[in-house]
Amino acid sequence: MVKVELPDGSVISADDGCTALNIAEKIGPKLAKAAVAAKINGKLADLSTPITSDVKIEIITEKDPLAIEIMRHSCAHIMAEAICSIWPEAKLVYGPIVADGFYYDIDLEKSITPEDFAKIEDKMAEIAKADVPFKRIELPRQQALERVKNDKYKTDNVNRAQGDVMSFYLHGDGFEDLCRGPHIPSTSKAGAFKIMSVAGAYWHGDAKEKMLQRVYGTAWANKKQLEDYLNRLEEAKRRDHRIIGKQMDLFSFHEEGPGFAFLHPKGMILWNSIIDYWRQVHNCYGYSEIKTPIMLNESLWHRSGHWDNYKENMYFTTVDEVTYAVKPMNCPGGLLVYKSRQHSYREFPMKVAELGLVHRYEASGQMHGLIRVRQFTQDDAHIFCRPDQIQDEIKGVIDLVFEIYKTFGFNDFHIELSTKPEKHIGSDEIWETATNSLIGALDSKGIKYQVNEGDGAFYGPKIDFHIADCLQRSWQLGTIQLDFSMPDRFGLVYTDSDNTEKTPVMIHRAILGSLERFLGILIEHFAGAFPLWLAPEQVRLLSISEKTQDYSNEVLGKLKDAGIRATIDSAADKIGAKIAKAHADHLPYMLVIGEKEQQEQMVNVRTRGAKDTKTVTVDELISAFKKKIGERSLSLEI
RNA sequence: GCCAACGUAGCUCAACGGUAGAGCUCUGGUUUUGUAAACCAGGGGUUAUCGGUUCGAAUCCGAUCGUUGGCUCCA
Repeated sequence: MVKVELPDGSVISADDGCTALNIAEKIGPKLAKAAVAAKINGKLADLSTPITSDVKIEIITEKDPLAIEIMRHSCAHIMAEAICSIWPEAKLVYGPIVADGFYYDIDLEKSITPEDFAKIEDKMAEIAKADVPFKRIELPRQQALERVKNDKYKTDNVNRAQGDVMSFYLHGDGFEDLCRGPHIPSTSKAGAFKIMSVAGAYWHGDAKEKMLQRVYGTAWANKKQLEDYLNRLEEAKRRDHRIIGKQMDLFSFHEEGPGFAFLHPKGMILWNSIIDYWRQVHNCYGYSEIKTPIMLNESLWHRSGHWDNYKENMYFTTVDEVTYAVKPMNCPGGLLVYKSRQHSYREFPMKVAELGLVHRYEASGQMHGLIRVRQFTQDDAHIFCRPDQIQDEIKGVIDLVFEIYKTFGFNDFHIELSTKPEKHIGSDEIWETATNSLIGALDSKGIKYQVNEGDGAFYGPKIDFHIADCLQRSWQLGTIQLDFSMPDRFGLVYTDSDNTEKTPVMIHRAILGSLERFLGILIEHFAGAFPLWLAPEQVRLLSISEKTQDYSNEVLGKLKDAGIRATIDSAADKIGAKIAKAHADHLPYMLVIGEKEQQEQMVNVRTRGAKDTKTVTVDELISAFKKKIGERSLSLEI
């Protein structure tokens, strides 16, 4: 007999060698039915795991968040079995879970296409219905290698796996797969699943290796949850900045310039509103602003190291036998400005900003709406300072990042620290000092961050600020990069208090990152329903009939004189149609104007998202609008 | 760049080897309207481009360009 301690602290005794499932059955038949896996001494395990000593046990049921992960993982196996039964020559590589689902990498000559999904799903349903148990067998490493010797992928997986014991899972018609587990007890517990997509993926994530087929699926505890998820995906697609950009006439792309955004008048209003705010807040933080050319002599880029590290991604042009590089970064130009005169330590920290237009040749498959483009504007700045000023300056930039993101209502971003990459300039000592400065600044502010080893820029480590788009893909916005190398390469100096010349430290930083990307993220963040200060069209006047056209125009004139972006819908539509159209265009405010309003010299205000309307005078409205715009309020309530 | 899919009117889509259509938008007209879409008519397409197969191609095949989803990359 063994003693089994349950989560509530109670202890039951059970037969030596009984399974976790037996324990669940002992506790109650309902629990046994809902059980998916078990936690034995805090470690996830199959329900079929035999209990041979005194343990603490916790039964994982369908309600536990861990259960869905196990179900998804098991779904990957069931999908693998389905694919192998349809195409027996398929070789399985690796099948983990991801957010909301799972995938399996498969080596198969035949291309799996979306037309095959139904066939795979049908087969999976068949396997699930058959209610076949997942059986675990454990083998020592050597025997495991022997078992998979004809399969180069599984052999590779064994070689990469840790530990001396390898486990295999068997289910269905002779199907087995090397896998750490745990799994659901039987295929019938797989939940509700759906094949979502198929894409190429390099083996080991290495572009030099073979391209495998990665089949993605999603799985949920039940049909309802699956449907909710699919609905959420549809909803998310409606937030897509590419779709909203078209609907709201903000920007466009053309074959004549792939990766080069064309901003339309309404897009420019957003752009300029962002920049106006940006300039104001940078001014408060003590930044000055410069502008440097977008094309500079190639030799400059040799000196900066960009040519060595990134020439494949740079644009070049030759005129009069002189080769110019279109700038991929603003820093070398900024360094020339620095060098144009002498500098004293008294000027430090010297914060020089530049809204710099840069071009980077991105491979065709990388482009994505405004978010990944070949031409973009960086809200760049370079801070020149003494080594002892580094931490304070980095902290200052972090403060600025938080302040700006807050203004736009971005709360859901995460922070990453990237360290020395293989391709780098500068000594190890310099890298260590620089990295520690960044860590020191983050820690002193109590900020949580993730470390990306080897992901830094070639000239220094960096802190990045990431945010997710409508499909939960994470993108970098802001970045803070410490650079001890570039000032040295360019021979930058300042005169210190002891009257000697020293090399300054340089901090590269961007807050919005790429203005194009920021605009894309901003559109998705608000789903096109912008706060008043950003809205390209702030208020639309809807006249009930032609009878009140003159009064409507008078109101329009007053709003425009007050600097409000107002338009008028004087079409021969009924008021309901005008309201519907204004809603579709995400108007913050609509003013309904009819004979009643004309008589009272008022306007009837409909606020986006509010049910009730309000009748106010135009002057009241204007002062309310001005207040909201001045405060950059995110709320429309007046 | 790699794997796969897609490209039809300004937008969203239909037609899937046999005369390119609808809704919205746009233009003209009727209606003069009271809070989420009145009615009638009209305009608008060398079906991304180029080549091939066929009596006949939006439809089948190939190439190119672009887009989408992943992979790789992202100074």
